[in-house]
Amino acid sequence: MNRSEDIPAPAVRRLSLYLRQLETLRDTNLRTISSKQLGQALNITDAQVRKDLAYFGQFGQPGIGYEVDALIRRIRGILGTDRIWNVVLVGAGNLGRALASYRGFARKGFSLAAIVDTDPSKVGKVVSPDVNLPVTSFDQLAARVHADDIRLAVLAVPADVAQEVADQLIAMGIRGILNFAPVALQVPADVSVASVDMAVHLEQLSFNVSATGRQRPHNPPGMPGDVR
Amino acid sequence: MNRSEDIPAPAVRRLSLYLRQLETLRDTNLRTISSKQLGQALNITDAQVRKDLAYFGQFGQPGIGYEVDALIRRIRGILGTDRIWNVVLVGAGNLGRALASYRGFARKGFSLAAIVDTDPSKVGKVVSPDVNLPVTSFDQLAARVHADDIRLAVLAVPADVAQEVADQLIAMGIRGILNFAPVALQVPADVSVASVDMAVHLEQLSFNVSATGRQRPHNPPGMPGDVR
DNA sequence: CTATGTGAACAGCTTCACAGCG
DNA sequence: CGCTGTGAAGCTGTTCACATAG
Repeated sequence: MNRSEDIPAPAVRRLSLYLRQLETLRDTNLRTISSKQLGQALNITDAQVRKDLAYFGQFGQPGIGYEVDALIRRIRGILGTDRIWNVVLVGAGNLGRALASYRGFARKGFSLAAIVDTDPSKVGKVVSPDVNLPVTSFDQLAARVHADDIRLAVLAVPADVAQEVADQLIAMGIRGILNFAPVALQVPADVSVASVDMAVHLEQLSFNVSATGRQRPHNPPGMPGDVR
Repeated sequence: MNRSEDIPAPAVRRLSLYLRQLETLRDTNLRTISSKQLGQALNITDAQVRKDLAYFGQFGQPGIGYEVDALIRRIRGILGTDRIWNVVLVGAGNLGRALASYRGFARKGFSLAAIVDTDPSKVGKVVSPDVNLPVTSFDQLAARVHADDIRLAVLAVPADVAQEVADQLIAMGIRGILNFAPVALQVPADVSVASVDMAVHLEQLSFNVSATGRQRPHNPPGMPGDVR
């Protein structure tokens, strides 16, 4: 059928947004939604929404729109989150602990299967009150990765060790890394990386506000604005 | 000279990455760097690097490359981080507290000027050991925003109140929002939003790994891989 | 001879506009 | 009719390739 290679990356990103929106919408009365409605909630054109969904076959009803529940199931299937992904959290510092208590993990099809840290004083302890999962030592991780089929890692370690840790994770069999360290990871072609760097995001805002601004705070409108 | 409106958004994003890389590089011996070297560290072509920089004038030396220190200053100037931006952190929950202790704030030209939360039991307390800044009540924020010229906000509040809080921030004069809540914020055209949603990122990885995979963990190469 | 800056070619993504279906 | 699905057009961003500078 459809090989995922020829799906535009921006389209995949938007699928996640559609899904998030639909999940919110479902909790209301809505049974069906049009591309126009869905687009408006996300500042995306209706044509874009239809194109994105059409990459994966046709499941809208002309004259009606899309059935919300069915569309949710479909997008989950496309993204691969119709099954549970075991995830390892690497690094139990400030950020790591906050990420551990993120409630969206479970709700979205991800299961926090292990928390590891190299600091021996943390090993064995429960670092987040919300998660009754003790910190494991890094050495014991390889076994867990195989035993629990863990393919995704969230990397919340200091920048200066991020590449080294990533290399080890990949050697263990990790296939996707959500990187919170402010470095550009070098990984083989068969490993995916997504990066979150607060400084990078703040700099985008700084640039945009500088461009839009140059007038007293909160005055006339200026330009597109939304960064993503 | 150059109006920032006609600079591609992806180029601006890459400027942040160049800057990050250059700042790391400077701590080594490097005095000068070529577009090729800089690109290789970030998996970007040399032509792309030159195009991006050329949007803002010419400051490379043919045959030599770019002077690292000068380029750093130049990019900071472009991004607007050659001055200090006061930032308010809204929401002192798990994530908010972790973000508060983020050491990159100061290093990158941002200053955490206030931490606010609506929970009265948190007001007045120092929630992060690294930051001696007590939590302020939301009511007192408007005054602070004006007094300290705070234009940027980091939003770390629950999803169901994110839009409402964003509206209030904008009314106070906030011009850029780094949104950690899993919702699509609706903002006027003269306000910028950057969003970070861990679920969205994990879903991208899930999609990529599903596509690349379909073989036992850690085997042959497949496709591009890097998501950003 | 190395590396920049840049028009021109190319590729990829988005929008348009409309045929066709319920 | 309303709304989808989709070729075709349009636009934006990337890569090429080369003239030019040191």
